[in-house]
Amino acid sequence: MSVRRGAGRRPGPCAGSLSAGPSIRPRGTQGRLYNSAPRQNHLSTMIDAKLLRSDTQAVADRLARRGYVFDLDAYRGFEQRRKDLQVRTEQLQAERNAGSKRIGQAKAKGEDASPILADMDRIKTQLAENETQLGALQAEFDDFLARVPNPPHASVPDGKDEDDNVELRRWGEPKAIAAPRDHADLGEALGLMDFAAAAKLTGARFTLLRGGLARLHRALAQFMLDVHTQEHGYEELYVPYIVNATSLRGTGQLPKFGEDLFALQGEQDWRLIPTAEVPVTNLVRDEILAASELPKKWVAHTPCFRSEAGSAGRDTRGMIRQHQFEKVELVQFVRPHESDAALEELCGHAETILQKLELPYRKVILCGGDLGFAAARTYDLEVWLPSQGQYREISSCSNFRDFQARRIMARWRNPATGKPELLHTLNGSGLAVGRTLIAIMENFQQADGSIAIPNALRAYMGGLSSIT
RNA sequence: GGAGGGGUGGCUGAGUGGUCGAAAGCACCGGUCUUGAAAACCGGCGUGUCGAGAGGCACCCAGGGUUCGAAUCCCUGCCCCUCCGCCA
Repeated sequence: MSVRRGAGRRPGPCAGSLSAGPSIRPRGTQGRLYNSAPRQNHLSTMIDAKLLRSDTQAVADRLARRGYVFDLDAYRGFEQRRKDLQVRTEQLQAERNAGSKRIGQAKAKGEDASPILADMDRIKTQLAENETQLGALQAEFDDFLARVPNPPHASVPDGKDEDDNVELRRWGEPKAIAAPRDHADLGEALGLMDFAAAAKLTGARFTLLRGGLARLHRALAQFMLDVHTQEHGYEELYVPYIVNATSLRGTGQLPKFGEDLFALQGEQDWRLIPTAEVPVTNLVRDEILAASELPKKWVAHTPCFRSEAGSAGRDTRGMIRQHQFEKVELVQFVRPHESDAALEELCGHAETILQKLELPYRKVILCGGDLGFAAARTYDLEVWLPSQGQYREISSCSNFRDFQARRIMARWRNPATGKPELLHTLNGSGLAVGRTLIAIMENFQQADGSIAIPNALRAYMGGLSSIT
């Protein structure tokens, strides 16, 4: 079995948007899950249980495309046992309810209710036993289902890992730079990027920026926000950077990827956000949006905190992989039939930033095997880094279809049916700010070690044309 | 941090042990009336799940408990509000 997930797969600045792990059921719901009231189980199952029941083999076939072996026998066994137990339990509940009603009526008339009470005793015992069994079975079943990833979209290419991703196109021509220096080298030489200082203050994987680079970093975030709000129609959000466990479970960071998160000490089970996806997506948790509000397009600029637990030794130089970085995140909630188009649009919004900044990049579609747990389809945008002579991930844009929405019960009222129906969710980085800074430094480096400022950014830099 | 008050359907808001999935009003949908609209009147109107259907089951912040039976009683947690204190 190879369940590959975003956060585990590539803990880059954008991978959080792909992450969503299998979930154990929420704490404290044991024994009450035989029914399906939304508040009681919506944080466990992500796969469409109905579709799975009606078209088991087809779902299994689709899952195989991402390298996930769906255990048909185990599934069918669970279904059979669950159904039997549930029917019996509900029959007993019906008996109990009817009996209780008769007792009430008898007492109201002043009759003797003791014959009925004796019978109730039997029912009560049997029912308790059935409920316990059903609760345990449901818990096991939910855990099984929660580990099933999102079936890939039909357009996703076959493949088992990163090497099988398909490049869709390239934009921009990498400049010929003789003996390109990397951003750490450039930044330190300018005296504006200080890893030693950050290490003194905190430790490894932090960066301190000064003067022009600190300003450029700020300018980038402002620029991205302005483009997305003014040209792409997103509403800007300011959100908490600390979230509770329920929110993290909603987007799938918990319980599977808990070690990638920084937890706060104290009485509350609070963590620092690994991506704005967590607060923004959870905003719609348990909500029913009006059709007139759709599509919902939100952009948020936040710091992101990641422990990078599984990445020891990877990208240790420079500020490619940090415990703290900033990101401008795009999130959309859309009507189901609009989500395919929305992914193209959202990815285009991220591309616009790269184009305006004149940064050469390529667009890649992830193959089935490289897809994050919750994603049905993902495009990665990779920016050219001259010092590495290769393209590196700077944005990851995914369509989750109804997978995340089911987990957080994000719905809309469909006027055609009058009923609440699941939304489709999408998100993507637009862009990772730290990596954009790096890309600008490396692509715009001058022979004398200074950094030219891309035209689009100069207004945000007080007219400055270069950092020296 | 101290004291008190609350969490019920899209909204307001009744309901303190039984026939309550839950009064009433508003909103919304359909109809009658009207040249049209409004008003008025009639009807409908939560979610999930199982079932071919009839209908069953579950859900009144969450979890646990008492009871033949819990929106209602008890315990725990979370959240909100008011006053005092502190504070950017």
